[in-house]
Amino acid sequence: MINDETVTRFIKYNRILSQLKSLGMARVFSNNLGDALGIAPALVRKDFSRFNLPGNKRGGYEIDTLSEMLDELLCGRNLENMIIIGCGHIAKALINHGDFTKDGGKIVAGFDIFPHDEKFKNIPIYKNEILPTYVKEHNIKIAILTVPEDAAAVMYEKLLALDIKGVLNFTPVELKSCESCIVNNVNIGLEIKKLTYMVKSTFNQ
Amino acid sequence: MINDETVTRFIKYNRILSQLKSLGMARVFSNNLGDALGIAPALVRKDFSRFNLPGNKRGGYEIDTLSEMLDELLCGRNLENMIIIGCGHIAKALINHGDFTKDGGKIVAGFDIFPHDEKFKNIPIYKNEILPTYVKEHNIKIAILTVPEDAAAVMYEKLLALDIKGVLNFTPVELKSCESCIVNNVNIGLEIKKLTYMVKSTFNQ
DNA sequence: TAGATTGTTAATCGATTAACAATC
DNA sequence: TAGATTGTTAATCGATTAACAATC
Repeated sequence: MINDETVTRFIKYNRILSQLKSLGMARVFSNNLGDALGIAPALVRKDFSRFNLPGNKRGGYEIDTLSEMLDELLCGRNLENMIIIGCGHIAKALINHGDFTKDGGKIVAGFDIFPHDEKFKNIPIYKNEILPTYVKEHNIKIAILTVPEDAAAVMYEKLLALDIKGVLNFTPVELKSCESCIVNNVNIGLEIKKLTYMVKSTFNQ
Repeated sequence: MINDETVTRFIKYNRILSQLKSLGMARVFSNNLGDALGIAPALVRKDFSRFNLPGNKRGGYEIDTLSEMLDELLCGRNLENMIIIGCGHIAKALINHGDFTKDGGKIVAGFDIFPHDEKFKNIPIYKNEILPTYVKEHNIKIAILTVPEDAAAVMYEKLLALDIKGVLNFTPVELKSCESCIVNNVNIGLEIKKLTYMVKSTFNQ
């Protein structure tokens, strides 16, 4: 099994490789990648050897093949269709800013208790009542949750009932993964508090 | 020194305590908090004993005093003034949704290369030219960075020059903390990719 | 060949957990 | 007193790093 930290590193390796490729580079060494990620070169080699990503004892790693193998390891580059629930500002930011979903998924529809518009940037926004039929008809497996705090738990239950397999949760409510569904909590309030603490404790007196 | 994971736990302890308090509870046991955070009760006790947060051998921890001591440990509840740079949808989400900054800070101004409005929800939006004077006059120490990807690095340099001490970075560019400034990277694209990987690798065949 | 880098084993490190005496 | 929970020490666990033989 592969843990969260390790997945994060592999995604970062792959992004660095894309950048190096676009600069015209062909090979890379473990210490280059270590520098880029701020980790020891030994960890890079350990990561790669764990999944038999091959290097050359003198010439390092070939970027093209490494990148292809990483893609495969990370379950390919084809974008998963996603829906977003609660069409406020965060939802609009995610829809508007294609970079966020670039290599992870594609937002194909939004849902809201009271949609202000029929579309936003060519993405249709439906009423919540449509959710069950839409999810079934389009075989949606992943939802982004950007509803207000008090709607979070109830909506999560609904998503579980619809057999949703993954939730990216932006509400401050900490949702727990279960047997049938993986939750990734992005708690922005927590990140702000964490930063203010770190700054105060580091720089105040 | 206290690491990121530990800070996160302490913030979560404190939030749980607030909720318990609002339910009228007076005392709590290490196993209650462990359950709430999904960790072993021993870790809760270890965390608390590390900072001499006192419990009672039979009656657990007194919520009021524990909460006060945690507040102090986390550098108080008074909100740090923050600015937000790049006033697109994410910025509006953060400004609009006071919950995000609730116990961490208060957004007092926004900046943009070309502000669409003078204000958003009572927060003034200034042109980027005003940034240096504003930061100095209002003694701003923390900035939230929500500019487009290609502006990220340059803006970070400017912030360092203005002696900003903390940056919450929402751009996909991974900024590195330095001697004079702590960066907290919130990479939403990475979180999406991570979730799709976890879902695919867990549930596909 | 000489030099540099991988792949891997062993050592280190730190965080979490188990266990239990102390004690309320 | 009997029972339950803390506070702390020792054990465990896993992740990272150091080191180095293999080899390109």
